[in-house]
Amino acid sequence: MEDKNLLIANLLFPDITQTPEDMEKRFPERALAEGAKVTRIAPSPTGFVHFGNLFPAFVSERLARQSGGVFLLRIEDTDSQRRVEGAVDTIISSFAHYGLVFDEGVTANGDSGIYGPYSQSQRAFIYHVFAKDLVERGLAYPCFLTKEELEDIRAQQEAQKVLPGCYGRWSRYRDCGFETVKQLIDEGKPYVLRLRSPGKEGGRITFTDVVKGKLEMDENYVDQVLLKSDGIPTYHFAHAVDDHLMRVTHVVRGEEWLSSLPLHLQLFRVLNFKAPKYLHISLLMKQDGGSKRKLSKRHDPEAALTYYRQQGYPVRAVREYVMTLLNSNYEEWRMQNPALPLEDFKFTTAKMAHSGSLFDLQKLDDVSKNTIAAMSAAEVTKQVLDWSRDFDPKLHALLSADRARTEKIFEIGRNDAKPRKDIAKWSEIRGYTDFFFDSLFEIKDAFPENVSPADTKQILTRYKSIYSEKDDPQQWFERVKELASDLGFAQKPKDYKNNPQLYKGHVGDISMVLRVAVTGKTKSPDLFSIMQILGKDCVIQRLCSAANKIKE
RNA sequence: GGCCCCUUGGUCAAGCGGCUAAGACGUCAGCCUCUCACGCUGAAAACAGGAGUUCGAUUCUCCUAGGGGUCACCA
Repeated sequence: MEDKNLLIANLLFPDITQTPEDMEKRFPERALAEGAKVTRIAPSPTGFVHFGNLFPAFVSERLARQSGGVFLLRIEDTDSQRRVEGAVDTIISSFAHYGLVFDEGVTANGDSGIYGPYSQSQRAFIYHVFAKDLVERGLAYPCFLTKEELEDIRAQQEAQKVLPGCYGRWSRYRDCGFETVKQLIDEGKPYVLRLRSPGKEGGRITFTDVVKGKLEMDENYVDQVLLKSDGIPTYHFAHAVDDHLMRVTHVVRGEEWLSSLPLHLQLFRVLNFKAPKYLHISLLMKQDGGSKRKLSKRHDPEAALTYYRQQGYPVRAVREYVMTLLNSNYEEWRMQNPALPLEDFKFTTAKMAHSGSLFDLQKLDDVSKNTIAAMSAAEVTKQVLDWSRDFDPKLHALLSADRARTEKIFEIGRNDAKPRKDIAKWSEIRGYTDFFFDSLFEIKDAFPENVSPADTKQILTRYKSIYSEKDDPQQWFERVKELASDLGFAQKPKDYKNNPQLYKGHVGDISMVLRVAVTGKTKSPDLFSIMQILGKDCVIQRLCSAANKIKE
C-alpha cells in the first residue's frame, strides 16, 4: 500500500525531489515580537477592485501595523481565464491611493521579501512538493473524470438528493492501483489531483472565528480538487500552502469564504500545518427595492473603487467612512479627537460588526463634508487641482491659472468659528466655483419675484455707483442697507416682518438681487468675499449686464 | 434544497438579566441669519414573531419567519 502511493507520487511528480521539510527550512518562522500579526490580502488580478475589498484590507493593515507585524500582498493568479493585463498595477495603486502600503510581497517593481514568490502562478513548484507528499501519504490521488462524467455524477446526485461532488463511492479513481494510473497517464489522459478527504459524512467540526465567535459546521468529506489539470492549484490548496509558508497568522476575508472553512481546516490538518486565526467579515450590502443584496459590480457603480476617485471623495473621507463601518466605536472616538490621525485609533476586532452593513452614500457624504470642512484652503486647492486634472481638465485650466485666487475662493467661510460644510466631493466644485470665471458664468436663477423689475433695475444701477472695493464687510453691508432704505425696503428683516405694510421688502431682497446678478444664483457663500475676489471691474460689468437685460 | 451566517428606528449602531432602549446619518419643525451652508433646540421613528428559563427578558435557550452567503478544474 505504501509502495503504491510512493509509485504514484513519483509517477506524477518525477522532478520533485524536495520535501515539505525543505520548504519549512526555506521559509522559516518569522522572528517577530510576541503578538505581532502577519496579515495579507490576496486579490485575483481581474482588473476590478471592489469597494468591499477595502474592508478586509483595512482590517489586515491595522492589525499588522498595530502589532508591529507584517502586511503583505499576494496575487492569486491561479485562474488563467480571469487574468487581466495590468491588473496587478491597478491593485497596487488602488490600495496605495487609500493609504494601504505593503511591507512585503508583490510590488510595482517585482517581489519584495524572502517568502516569495508572491504570485501564485510562480509557485507551482512549491505546491507540487506538498502535493507529492500528500500522494505519498495516501491523502491525495489523481482523478481522470471528464467534465461529462462529472456532470453525469452530479445529475445522479441531484436526483438522489445527496451532496453533489466527488467523494466516497462517487469517486471512481479514489482507490486506483498503480498500474491503472500508469496506463491512463501513458495514454495522456488529463487529470486533476484530488484530496482524499479523511472526513466522514455526518461529521461535525467546531471552530472559533475571531469576529463570529464559536461556530459548528459539517465536516468536509468531499475530495476537492487540489491541483487543476494544468498543475496549477485551486484557491483552497494555495491558501493553505501559501498562508502557512508565508507565516501568516491572521486571515481576514469576506464572509463568503465561511462555507469553505471546513475544507481549509482539513487541508491545514492533512498538511500538518498550524491553522491561522480567521476573521470572516460581513459583506457590504446594497438596498435593492425592498430587500438587501450584495453590492454588485455589475449593477452598482459605487462598487468600483475607481468611482470614489472619479467622484472626488477625498482619500481621508473614504478612510474615515470605512473605519466608521468597521468599528462601531470609531465615530465616537473621532468626535472626541477631531484632529488626530486615524492611525491613533485603537482598532479592535471585538468592535467589528457581525452583520452585513448597508452601504450608505448619504453617510459617506456627511463624513466627507466634515473632513473637507476641516481642511485648510491650501489643502482643498491642492486636492481640487489634483482631482480636476484627471476628471475635469477644463475646470482645472481655469483653477490652476491663478492658484492664489483659487485658494481665496476656498478661503471663503473656511476660517470662521463655524466653517462652511457644503462640499462633499470634488465633482461638486464646478458648480461651486463656476461664477468666478467669465467663461462659465451665466445667470441661472431668477431674480426675486417680490421685487419689481423697476426696483431690480434701480438696485443694480444704483449699486454700481456706491460699490467700493475698499470697504470692509461692515461698511459693505451698511451701503446695502442704505440702498435698501432709499428704495423703500427695510434695513432689518425683523422690521419688515413686524410691519410689512410699511416696506416693499427688506435688505435681504436687495442682496438677493445683487447675488443673482453677480453669481447667477440665489444661493452662494458670502457675497462680500465673492465681490472682493471678482474685483470691481468684473462686479460692475456684471451689474450692468444684468441691468440691461431687465425689461420694465 | 443541504449547510452556515445574520435580525434594535428609513440607514449605521450602543446595549451584554432590571435603562424614560444611547449616539450618528437622513427626515420634519423652530431658532439664528442679507441667501445658502454652518450652528443651536426640539420632534417623529426600533428590540421580526412565538414559546420557554427567570421575581424580571432587547439581553439566555428553543422553534418559526425574513434577509444573506455557499454548494466549480472561480477566487
